[in-house]
Amino acid sequence: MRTLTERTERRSQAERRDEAEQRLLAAAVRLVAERGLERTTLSEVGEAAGYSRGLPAHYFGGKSGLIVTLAAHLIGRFGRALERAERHGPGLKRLLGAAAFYFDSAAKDQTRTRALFVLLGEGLNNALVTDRLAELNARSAKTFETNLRAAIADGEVRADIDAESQAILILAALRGAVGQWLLAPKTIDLSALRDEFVASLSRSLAP
Amino acid sequence: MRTLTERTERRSQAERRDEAEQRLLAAAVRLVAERGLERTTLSEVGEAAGYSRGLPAHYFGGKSGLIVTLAAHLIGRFGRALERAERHGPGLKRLLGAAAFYFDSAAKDQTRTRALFVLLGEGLNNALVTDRLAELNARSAKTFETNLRAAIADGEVRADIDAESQAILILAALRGAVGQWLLAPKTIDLSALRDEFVASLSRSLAP
Amino acid sequence: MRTLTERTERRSQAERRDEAEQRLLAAAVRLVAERGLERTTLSEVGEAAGYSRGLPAHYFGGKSGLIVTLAAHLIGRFGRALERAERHGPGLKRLLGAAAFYFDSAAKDQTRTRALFVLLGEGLNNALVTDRLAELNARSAKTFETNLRAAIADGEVRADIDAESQAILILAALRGAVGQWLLAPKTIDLSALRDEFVASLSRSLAP
Amino acid sequence: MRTLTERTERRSQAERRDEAEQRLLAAAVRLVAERGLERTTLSEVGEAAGYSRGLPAHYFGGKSGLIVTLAAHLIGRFGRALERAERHGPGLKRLLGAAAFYFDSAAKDQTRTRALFVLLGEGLNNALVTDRLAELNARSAKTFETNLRAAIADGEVRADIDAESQAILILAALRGAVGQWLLAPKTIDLSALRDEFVASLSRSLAP
DNA sequence: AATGAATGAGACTTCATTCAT
DNA sequence: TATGAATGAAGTCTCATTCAT
Repeated sequence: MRTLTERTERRSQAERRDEAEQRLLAAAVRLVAERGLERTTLSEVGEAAGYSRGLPAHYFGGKSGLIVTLAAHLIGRFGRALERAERHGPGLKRLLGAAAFYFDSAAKDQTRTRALFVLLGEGLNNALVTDRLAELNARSAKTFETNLRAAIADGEVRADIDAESQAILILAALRGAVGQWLLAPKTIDLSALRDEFVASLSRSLAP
Repeated sequence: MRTLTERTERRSQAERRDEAEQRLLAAAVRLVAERGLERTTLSEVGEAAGYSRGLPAHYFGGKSGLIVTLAAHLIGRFGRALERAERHGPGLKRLLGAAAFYFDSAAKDQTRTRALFVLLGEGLNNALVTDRLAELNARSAKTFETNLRAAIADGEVRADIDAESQAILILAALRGAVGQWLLAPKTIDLSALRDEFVASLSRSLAP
Repeated sequence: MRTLTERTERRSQAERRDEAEQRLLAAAVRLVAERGLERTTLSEVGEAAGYSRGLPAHYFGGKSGLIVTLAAHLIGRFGRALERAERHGPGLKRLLGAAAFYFDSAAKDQTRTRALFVLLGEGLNNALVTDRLAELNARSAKTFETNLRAAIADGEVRADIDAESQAILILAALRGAVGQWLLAPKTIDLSALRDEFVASLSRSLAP
Repeated sequence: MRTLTERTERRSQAERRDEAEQRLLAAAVRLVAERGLERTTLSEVGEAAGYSRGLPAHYFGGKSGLIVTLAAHLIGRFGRALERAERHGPGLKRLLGAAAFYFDSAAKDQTRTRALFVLLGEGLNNALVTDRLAELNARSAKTFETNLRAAIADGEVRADIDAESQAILILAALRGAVGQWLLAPKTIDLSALRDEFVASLSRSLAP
C-alpha cells in the first residue's frame, strides 16, 4: 500500500508537470501560427494554456528555450507522422505517397504547418533554430533520396538523374507549394497541386 | 534667375531626399537580411545608412511604413530584374530561362534574396505584407502560366497538364530550393539544383 | 522500548534538522561572500547545500529569515572565536592581542569575513540587520573600552585619553583595514598592517 | 543673429541633456543612500529626478551603467572636495587636516557619504566597481603616504614607521569610524572621534 | 529637412512565496 | 519532513514614437 501511494504521488507530480508542458506547447503552436514568433509572448502562452503568466518562462527557461523546444516538438511530430503514414516498401510508391502525404497533412493540420513555416522563416536569422531546421531539411531530402535510389535499382526510375538534387527539388516543391498556399489559402487548391505534382513527378522520373 | 535658383534648390532637395531614401532602404535590406525584421530597429537603419537615428521614422513614418516600403522595393526590384533578363518570346524557352534566372539571381544577390525570404516569413502573420506577397506569388505564377499556355499552343508542351497548378509548382520548386539553400548555403549546390530542375521540367512537360 | 524508540527518532529528526540547517547556513555564507546578499537566491542555497530548492524557504521562513539567521550566525561565531582566543586578563595585552587576532582571523577565514562585510554594507539600508550590526559594533567597542579602562587603572595606558572614542577608533582601524584588504587582497599585506597597527597603538596609548 | 541662434539652439540641446544627467545622478545618490543599490530602481531614479521612468536606462544604458557612473561621480566629487580643502603644504599639518576634513565632510554630507559606503559594500561582490573603489583607496592612501614621507623628511614624524602601512591604517580608521557612525549616528559622536583620532595620531607619529 | 531628447509601453526575466503531494 | 510545482510581482531593458530645436 505504502509503496503504491508513493508511486502514485511521485507519478502524479511528474504527470502534472508533463501535462502542463504539453498544454503550454500546444498553446504556443497555436499562438505562433496565428501571430508569429516575436508577437507571441510568454505570458500569452501561459494564459492560453490555462496557467499563469510566468509558467512558460519557468519551464522553458525563457523565450529562447521555448523556441528551441517548439522547434523540436514540431519537427519531431512531423517526422513521426510521416513514418506512421508509410505503407509501402522503399521505392517509387513510397516516394509518391510521402509527397502526397505532405500535401494532405498540411491541409489537415494547418495550424501546426503554419507554425513550422514560421519557424522556417525564423531559421534564416536565428542561430538557435537554423541548424535544427537545416537538419530537418537534410533528413527529409535524404529520405526522398533513399527512395529514389531504391526505385532506380528496381528500374522504376530512370538512372540518369542526380538523386541528391532531385530529392532536394522534391522537398522544395512541397515546401514551396505549401508556402504559397499558406499565404493565400482561398486562392490555391492544394489537392489540385498534389495531383499535378504526383503526375509531373511520375513523368519526369519515368525510365 | 530666381526661378532657376528655386528649381535648382527644389531639385537638389528632392534629389537629396531621394538619395537618402535609397541609402536608408539599402541599409534596411542588409540589416533585415542579417537579423530579421523585428530585430532590425529604425535607429540602426538610420545609423547604418550614415544618417541620424531619427531619420527612418521621419521618412517612412514608422516601422510599419518601413516594412511596407521595403516590401515594395524588393518585390519591384526583383520583377524588373526578371523583365530585363527575358531574352526570348513567350514559350518554353522563356519559361526555362526564367527558372534558371531565379536560381542564378539568388546566388548572385544573396542579401536581397534573404531579405525577401524574411519578408515571406513575415507575410504569414503580418497583414501589412501578406497581400503584397500573395500578389507577387500570383503574378509570378501567372507569368509562368502564360508561358506554359504559349508553349502548349506551339506544341512545345503536352496539352494535358493543368497549366495553373503547374505554374504554381514551378514557382514552388524555385522558392523551396532557394529556401533550403539559404538555410544551409555550404551544403547545397544551387547550380546543380538549377540544372537538374531544368532537365526534369523539360522531361515532365515534353509532349 | 516504545519510549526509547520515540526518543531516538525524535533525536534523530532533530539532529537531521540541525545538520541540514548548518549545511544551509554554510552554503549561504559561501554564496553571500561570493555574490552578495541580493544575488544569492534561496534556491541556490538549497542546492549548494545538497538539498532541494525549497528547503531554505522551509527552514528560514523566507529570505528575510535567512538574512537574520545568517547575521546571528556570523556575529555569534565571531564573538565566540574572539573569546576562545583571549589568553590574557583584561588590560593592554588582551587589547593588543584582540586587535592582532582580528587581523589574523580575517586572513584565515576570508569567506566568513567577506560575508560579514557584505552584511555590514547591507546594514546601512536594511533595518532587518542594522540594529544587530550596530549592537555588534557597540559590544566590540565596549570590550576594547573595558580593556582600556583596566589598562589605565593598571597604569599601562595614559589616563588622558577618551576611552570610549579610543575604543571606537581601534575597532574602526581594524574594520577599515580589513575592508581595504578585501577589495584588493593581492595588493595589501594584512600582517604588515597588523604589526604596524599594534606598534602605533602601543605608542599612542603609552603613558 | 543667425549664428547666435544656432549656437543657442545647439547649446540648449546639450545643456538640456547635461542638466538631465546631473539631476538623475543627484536623485540616484539620494535614493541609493536611502535604500541601497539593489532596492533603487531605474524608474524611481527617473521619477525622483522629475523625468520619465525610462530616462535613466536611456542615459546610462542600464543599471550597470548607472552604478559605474554613480561611482565615478561620487569618487570624483570627493577627491575634488579634498583638494579644495588643502590649505597647507605637504607634511604633517596637511595630513592631520585631511583626516579632520574627512570626518567633517562625512557629517556635513551624510547622504553622499552613505551612498559612497553603499558602493564600498557593493564593491565586495560587483566587479564593475571593485577596481574603481580599490583605486580610490590606493590613491587616498598614497596621498597620506606622500604627506607622511614629507613629514618624516621635515623631522615632524619619526622615521621608523612603515609609511605605506601607516597610510593605509589612517585611511582605515577614517573609513571604519564613519562606517560605525553611519550605522548608529545617534550613538556615536563623530567630532569626538575626530579630535581623539588627531590627538592619537599625533602622539603615535611624534618623533 | 534633419537631429536627437524624452516618453512610455511592453516583453523578458528573475525570484520570493505559497501550496500540493 | 521535504520536495518541487506553480504563481505573480517587480524590475530591467529595448524600442517605436513623439516633440522640441
